[in-house]
Amino acid sequence: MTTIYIAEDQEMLNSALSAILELENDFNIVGNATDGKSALSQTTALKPDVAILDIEMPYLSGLEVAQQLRILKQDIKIVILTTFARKKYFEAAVNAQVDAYLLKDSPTDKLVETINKILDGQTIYDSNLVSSILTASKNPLTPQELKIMKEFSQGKTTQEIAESVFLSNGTVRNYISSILSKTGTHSRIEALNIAKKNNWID
Amino acid sequence: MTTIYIAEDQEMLNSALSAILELENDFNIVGNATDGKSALSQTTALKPDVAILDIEMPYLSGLEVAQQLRILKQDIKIVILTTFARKKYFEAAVNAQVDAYLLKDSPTDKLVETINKILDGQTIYDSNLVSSILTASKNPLTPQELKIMKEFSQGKTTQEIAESVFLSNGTVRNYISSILSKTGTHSRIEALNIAKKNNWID
DNA sequence: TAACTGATATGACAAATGTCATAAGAATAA
DNA sequence: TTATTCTTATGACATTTGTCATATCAGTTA
Repeated sequence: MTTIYIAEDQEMLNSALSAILELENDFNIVGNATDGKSALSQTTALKPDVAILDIEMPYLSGLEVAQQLRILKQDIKIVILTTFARKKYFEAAVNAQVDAYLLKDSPTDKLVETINKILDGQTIYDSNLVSSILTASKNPLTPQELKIMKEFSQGKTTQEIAESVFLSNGTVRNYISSILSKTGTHSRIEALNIAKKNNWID
Repeated sequence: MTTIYIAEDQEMLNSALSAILELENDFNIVGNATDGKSALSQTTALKPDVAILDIEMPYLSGLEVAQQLRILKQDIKIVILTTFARKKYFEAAVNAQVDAYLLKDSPTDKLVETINKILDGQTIYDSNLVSSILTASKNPLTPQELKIMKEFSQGKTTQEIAESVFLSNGTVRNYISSILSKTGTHSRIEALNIAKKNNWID
């Protein structure tokens, strides 16, 4: 019998998954949460064989929960289950040595199958995810430019950005000018729209 | 026996709901789709008793599907199932005379319960939704201001907006100035951030 | 009716934004 | 070693943006 813990903040999916996995003869749902903090404390207490973790949850993200569980060296298989095919998320998941990374854009059969495979020692990364990351138009912005973009995405003015990143006003304007040119735009808002569409920023 | 059709673009939830509702003795899932267009053509063909419609789907939104079904005067109970507690969506749903509006932030039990109630002739609006709409800080922008805001959210410049809405450049600037003052901000980006947080725009 | 709000407009002004040329040091790649 | 890229910076310039005062006209509300 395999014990499973589910952390998913969307109630509908959370309860639906619990019900479905319970139907499998060899699975037993031992608990579930809708936020990361409860998920972490309960998985450490209940020690299930498998934890299914959503990424975007209140208090602690599923990725942070996974990291903690690895730091605690708990013997647990981790499945990250998310809507987002974001490179950043995927990289963090790989670093946390999760056993599977699955998109919610897969049917439940796939989840069951995945759980069985990771119990077998395999590591499963959603193939749609991997290909979508590879085909994603890659970010042409330098780290510094990205940093500046995140600043102005909050609505900060050039001067505020300059102060917050310890650069001169002119340098910040140069970076922005470069961002605009790389995105083929002529204003911060347009640049932000492009960056969001391409998942360069949230 | 009640026949049910499910339209939900997130595969995981779609298949999970199908499986769960199938478990109920008196429910029979007769079809499901992950986009609005198939949902509309199949519900008109299969004539299920109940259609569960997600809002945000490719090609046609669940709300549009609901509208069409009402125009066609098909005898069908409609449940809108969505993540979003947006006033606009809710109003559109009420106008389309849907039988229930449920948030994905409710457990599956609630869905089953809701389906049974609407089959009984009741109309069910998620109580969390209704209260969240009532408490939502209401939009202080006039229709015209909102229109202008949508324009600049696309990154348009004052001049472009002026041309697209047939106003003078100065008038557009006045509107924007008024928007900034109402949102307590000093730049378009800040104003957009506030508006998004409060769901005044998408 | 009087007061208010909304839509529209102009003109003037200060501040912010975006563009360019130019430069220099550091790091990295060829 | 040379070429390229990244980070940082300045100065100058044109344009855009945001603010204010002011005004007219049409509705709506008190």
